[in-house]
Amino acid sequence: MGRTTVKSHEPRLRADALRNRERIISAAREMFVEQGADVPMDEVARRAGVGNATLYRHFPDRRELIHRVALHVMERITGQADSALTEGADAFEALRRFVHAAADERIGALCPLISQAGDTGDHPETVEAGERLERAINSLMERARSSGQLRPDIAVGDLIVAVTQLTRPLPGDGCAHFDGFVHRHLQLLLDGLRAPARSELPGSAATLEDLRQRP
Amino acid sequence: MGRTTVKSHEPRLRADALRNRERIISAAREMFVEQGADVPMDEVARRAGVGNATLYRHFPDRRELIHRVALHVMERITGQADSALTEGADAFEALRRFVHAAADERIGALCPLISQAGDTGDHPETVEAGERLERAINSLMERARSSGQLRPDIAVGDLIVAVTQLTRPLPGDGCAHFDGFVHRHLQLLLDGLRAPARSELPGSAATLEDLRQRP
Amino acid sequence: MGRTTVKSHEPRLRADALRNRERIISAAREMFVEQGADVPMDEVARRAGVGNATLYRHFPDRRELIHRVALHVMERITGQADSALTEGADAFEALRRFVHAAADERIGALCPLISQAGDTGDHPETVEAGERLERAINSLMERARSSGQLRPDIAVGDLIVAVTQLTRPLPGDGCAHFDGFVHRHLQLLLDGLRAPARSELPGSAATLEDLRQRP
Amino acid sequence: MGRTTVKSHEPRLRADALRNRERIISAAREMFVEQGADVPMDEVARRAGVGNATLYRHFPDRRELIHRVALHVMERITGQADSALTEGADAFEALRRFVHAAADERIGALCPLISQAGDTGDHPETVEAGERLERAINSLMERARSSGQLRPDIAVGDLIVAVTQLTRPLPGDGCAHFDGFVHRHLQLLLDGLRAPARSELPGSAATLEDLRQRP
DNA sequence: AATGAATGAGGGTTCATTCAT
DNA sequence: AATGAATGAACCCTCATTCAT
Repeated sequence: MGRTTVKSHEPRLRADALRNRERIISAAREMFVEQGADVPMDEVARRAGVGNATLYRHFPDRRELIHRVALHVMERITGQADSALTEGADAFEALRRFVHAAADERIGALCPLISQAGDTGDHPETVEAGERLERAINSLMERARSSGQLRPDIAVGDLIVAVTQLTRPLPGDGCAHFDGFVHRHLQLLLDGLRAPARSELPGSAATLEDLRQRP
Repeated sequence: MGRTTVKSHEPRLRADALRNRERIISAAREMFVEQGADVPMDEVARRAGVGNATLYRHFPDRRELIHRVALHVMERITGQADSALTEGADAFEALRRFVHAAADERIGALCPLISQAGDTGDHPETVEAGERLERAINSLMERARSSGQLRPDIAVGDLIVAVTQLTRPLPGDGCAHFDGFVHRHLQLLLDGLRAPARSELPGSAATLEDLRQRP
Repeated sequence: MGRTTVKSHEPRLRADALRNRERIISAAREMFVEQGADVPMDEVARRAGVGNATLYRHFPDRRELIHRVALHVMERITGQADSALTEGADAFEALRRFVHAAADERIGALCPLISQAGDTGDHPETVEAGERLERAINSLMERARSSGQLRPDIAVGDLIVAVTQLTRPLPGDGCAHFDGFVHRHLQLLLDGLRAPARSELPGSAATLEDLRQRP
Repeated sequence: MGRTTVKSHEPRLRADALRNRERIISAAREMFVEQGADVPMDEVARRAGVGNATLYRHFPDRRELIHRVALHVMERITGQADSALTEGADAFEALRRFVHAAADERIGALCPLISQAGDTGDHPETVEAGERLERAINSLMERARSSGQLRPDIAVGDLIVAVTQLTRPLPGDGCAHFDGFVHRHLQLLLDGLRAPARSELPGSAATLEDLRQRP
């Protein structure tokens, strides 16, 4: 119990193949964040230090690459949420830590995933990873909410989207030093999340599921 | 007397040409916000209902188009700031109104400008328009700050970037109903902006000028 | 006898229209020589100081413009040949003068005409002008030949093509100072034309008619 | 020992890639001569029997293609000059052979290079190849000059330009049978080059270097 | 008659993806 | 399994030509 079983029908990769795969995901994550999800595939390959065809062997097309990168990032962020939860700090402090950690984990890289829901967002693996992430964040939020530190009128979807938006890189390669601002803005957001709510919010709280819905 | 004076170096456009020009700017503004500054020019033309070459007649290249759209948006947002200021409401309420109005004016369309500063951001016209915008927002913020409603540790650049980020649509055409959330997030941000500050911000307050700096 | 009658079915042009027409031809002749026959039509119009549509009113398409420029040049060169003939100098000296004069009259502008024979070269007006030119040059050559100064194994076509080639501007805008060499090369050619022939020529003498033949 | 040494910074091309490269150069050489340096790149690719992107893989842009074709032609013509020199025939006869051979090697393809000197003519490789060519031709000319067969008032630049001009095909696809005349005109030129000079030349003798000079 | 504006087609170049080694 | 090479489709931009004023 506890560890999720992994479908084992995928032939075990040779050690070097596995290393290549990881390098590619890593390079892609950085480049998606820095330059957007439309970086030339050849550039990703070059940065990963492999031939372009190797990239395609691992990820048959760009959609698949985006998909895998998103899963990777979701898993890491879920991990961060779990850590924050178990480190037993003050409830809001845990939430705060998580938010900044999510930024550092490049939560912005989820963007293409979310936005191209129809393409990859429906994939069962994604749904599952999303649910795990949602549960983890929910626990964090719930604890903060019940301790009276988090305003009650927001839900997981709000947090994820707002944080994602605030941490998205600007298109183009400008504002490299812009990263410095991100944590300021996150902090402003966090201050806005504290109870008691200082205003009434328009609209209604959103779950991840809501985000995936087609209109 | 009676005739409107026109800067004489710009020969008056024919009525239809002017209409085309405006349509193009309008289409581009929407599309920059929706899809980023790298939308195919031909698509912009199609959406504006003109031939591609007409677009190029009005804006010799993409840089110029971005430039003009940004100027247009800056002017409109400056106008909104001025209105909010003169409508004499409560100081923070004025700021609040402005922020939501800026979202509706597609402040996100400034994004390509900011991010490609080196290309168009240095243009004197842009700098000037930026300064006007900055002054207008500054007045709004200053009033709110001195009335003790706005936390003192943020500057114009913070506001502009945070609002821009929060209002950017996700890439792709997903989440059409996502717009509904934007005003929620803005409101959260505004709550975070209120005095007294609920936490200390990392980094330091940014002016527009800071954003334009190359690292 | 003497003056060729001109077909008068073309409505007399208004004075300003005539001036425009002449300006256009003049501009086109220069630009064909300088930049080749594929200069942008709009540039020709600009250089002529008229709107582009005016150019098209006078010359419905590029072919027509080339055609008219060629006729104009042919006439002027025919004039030069006639002058050289009647100025009564030494026979070879007359030929020499003519060759250099033809260069100055931009005989190179005939190039597009010759090379696109199928398009405009068959036009009766062109044929006629070509024949007049040929007759004029022939007289010059004949005189030089019978005075024993010109080698007998060349014909009008040889001269025209060789001179045209030697005076053609290099494509692109390079070698502006290249014009300086042209008269050197023409002179070398002329020295090669003198009797007695210093070698036997391959191939056979060509008339203008031969040039117009399709293979 | 035994293995051919290769400049190691140019990774050896695969056999098929090398064949493609050569086909492209060959096609481009023909087409530059026939249609000028502004032939559509796609046409060059088609004639070479490769996809357009393959062309761009080998030659990143048109400038590079022109550059490489010019180098190729210069080398071949230099070879012809060397052969003519070593074949030990009569000095002027050697020059004569060389001139006709240069025509057959498409010396006209150098034209775009010369004319766009600023773009590619300054490249050290080009300069070097040009100097080798110049030296080779110079040897030929010097031998003919000192044997009293070549007039002394011309230099390498004169010869190259004059021959290039005379061998350029007319633009367009007209006058296919025109090639037949080229060797006539070259022969006329050669007769003009013989000593004793039959007239005084205007201007002054030009080296290749002069041709590269910007005004 | 003259003009500024509009347009579709075409050429240069890049890139995702497939193929051959 | 990994790679360099090849390819067609797409995009930016220009230009000849037509249209509306």
